[in-house]
Amino acid sequence: MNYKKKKVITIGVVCELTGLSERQVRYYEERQLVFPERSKGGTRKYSFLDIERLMEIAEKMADGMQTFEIKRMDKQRNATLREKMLKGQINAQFGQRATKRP
Amino acid sequence: MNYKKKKVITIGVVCELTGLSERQVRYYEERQLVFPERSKGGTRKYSFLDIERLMEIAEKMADGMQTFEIKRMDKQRNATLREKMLKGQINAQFGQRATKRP
DNA sequence: CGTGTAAGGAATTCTGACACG
DNA sequence: CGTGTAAGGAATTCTGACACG
Repeated sequence: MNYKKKKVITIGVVCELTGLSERQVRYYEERQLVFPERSKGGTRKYSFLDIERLMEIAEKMADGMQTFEIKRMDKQRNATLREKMLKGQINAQFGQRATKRP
Repeated sequence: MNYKKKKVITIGVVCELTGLSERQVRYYEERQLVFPERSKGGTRKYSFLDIERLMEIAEKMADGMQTFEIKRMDKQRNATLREKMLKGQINAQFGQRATKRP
């Protein structure tokens, strides 16, 4: 759908754009911080969103954060987002019913 | 700047997304219809915009158009665009001067 | 823990050419 | 003209391991 989310970029280009080494990029995958797709042959494919993600990670690593901490922060962030979306849905439901009972 | 214009995609992925063969994609480059960048090693890098362009080309080829005709149409289209932009600039100039002489 | 590196192999891409039509 | 293909080589990527700290 969106260009930003399409996994089409090889690791070499990712390294150029992020300034990270291949070793680092693969390690962050091992630590479950990024999730590239694979070609049939097995080469990794990243999206622009993954690249942004990796630059965030690089920044946090530079600040002395450890991979597991970054992952923990992510889980927390996602949980918060889910919560907000849930509340949004509930409000939407109430809104619909209200308008349907004039 | 823009994701759509960044040349980061290898020919293999381009072929998957467009349905074209490598031979076709390279040939359209030879005929000056697309202009990929190159890595230091010499591998071609395409943008999403290039991919859209290639899909347009594929459509025109399927309609029986020849490469030189496609290129000619492009020249014409660009010339028209340049003309419009020029007119736009002229209008902008007049607009500015008009507001500066009350 | 996070990263560099040498090792060997596999996947990917490149060019120039011959073929068909 | 537009495309397929086999050929040989080069660039790119992959994994698992050892090293350092």
